[in-house]
Amino acid sequence: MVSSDLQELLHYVEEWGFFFDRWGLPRTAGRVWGWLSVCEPPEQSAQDLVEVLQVSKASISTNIRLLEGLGLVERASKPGARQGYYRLRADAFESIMRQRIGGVTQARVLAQRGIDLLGSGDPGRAKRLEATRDFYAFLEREMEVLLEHWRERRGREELVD
Amino acid sequence: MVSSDLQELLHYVEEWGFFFDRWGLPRTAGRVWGWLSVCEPPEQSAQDLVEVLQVSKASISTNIRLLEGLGLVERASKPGARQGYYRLRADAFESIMRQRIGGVTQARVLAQRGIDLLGSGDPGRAKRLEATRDFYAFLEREMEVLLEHWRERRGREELVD
DNA sequence: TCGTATATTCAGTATATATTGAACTGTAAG
DNA sequence: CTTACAGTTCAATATATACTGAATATACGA
Repeated sequence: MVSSDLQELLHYVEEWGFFFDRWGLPRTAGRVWGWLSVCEPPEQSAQDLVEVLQVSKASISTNIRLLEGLGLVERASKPGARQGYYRLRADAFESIMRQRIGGVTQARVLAQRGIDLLGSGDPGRAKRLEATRDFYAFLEREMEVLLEHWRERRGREELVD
Repeated sequence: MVSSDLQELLHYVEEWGFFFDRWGLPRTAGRVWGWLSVCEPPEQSAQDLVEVLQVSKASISTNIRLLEGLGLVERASKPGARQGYYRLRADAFESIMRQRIGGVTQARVLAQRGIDLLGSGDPGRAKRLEATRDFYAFLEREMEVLLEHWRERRGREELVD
């Protein structure tokens, strides 16, 4: 290892915390993601996370569950081991894409609801919302295609690994 | 207008507030965006926004500036009029795409920094971060393509309008 | 140049939410 | 069955940030 003592790693992990923060997710969720990205071994117990990240086990529990719900992290119970272990999911990025597509869908639906609300009485007034809906509909379709391309690519790479 | 009294509109506007909220942006910024999406005329003064949205002019000022910064809203000073007017930008969606691409770039850079930090001493350990970087690099490239397609599409539509 | 309307800034407050310690639940070993 | 530990839940706290009212700055018209 060239220059990655624990101090540096934790500082780096903190940056993932900030990144999640700007995304509207708890900072600690980002710290967990960050740590699980660099730790050795890749599987860590809740206790490990409590100790290295210096946060309460309550917060670890909550944020692990959040990350599980987002499809970014999974439980990996080692046979014979008392506690559970956690690690990044191999298909985490598909989940991230799905999250994003979901957000886009919500925006499209919201725009459509506005169009319906304005009704047909005042033609032209809904033009702005139609533009919004069209944009998100476009984005939604294209991101689905992107996700499919990513899946294909991952499939090819797995054969190589 | 079929069924869009002010009450219903404001409730709808509020939903944009929630939407922005989940995006990590101030709720009031979402309310302004929402109102500017449905109001008549499309240009509104800060005073208009204060009255209809029932928030302080300080908050309107702050959030208008935020939306300007994001490239979603623009000033439209009417000739001869004292106050400025605000409206949605026609190219707001390009800005939204740029924002998103920017976020993706940050993630890619952050992953790369982690790879550099781990160094070459422990081959295989950086595999997770490499996967992260590769995903975001993929997404970054593809979203640039998407943005270009959107621009082309908008260009064609403008000729029709 | 002065006066007035409009817009911004800022310190203080309110609000929302992430985090914590402690209590509780479930589970597996002894 | 009992004990010990992992994990969750919950009420209380800490923290961050959005919002407000008041003061200040800016620009425009008389």
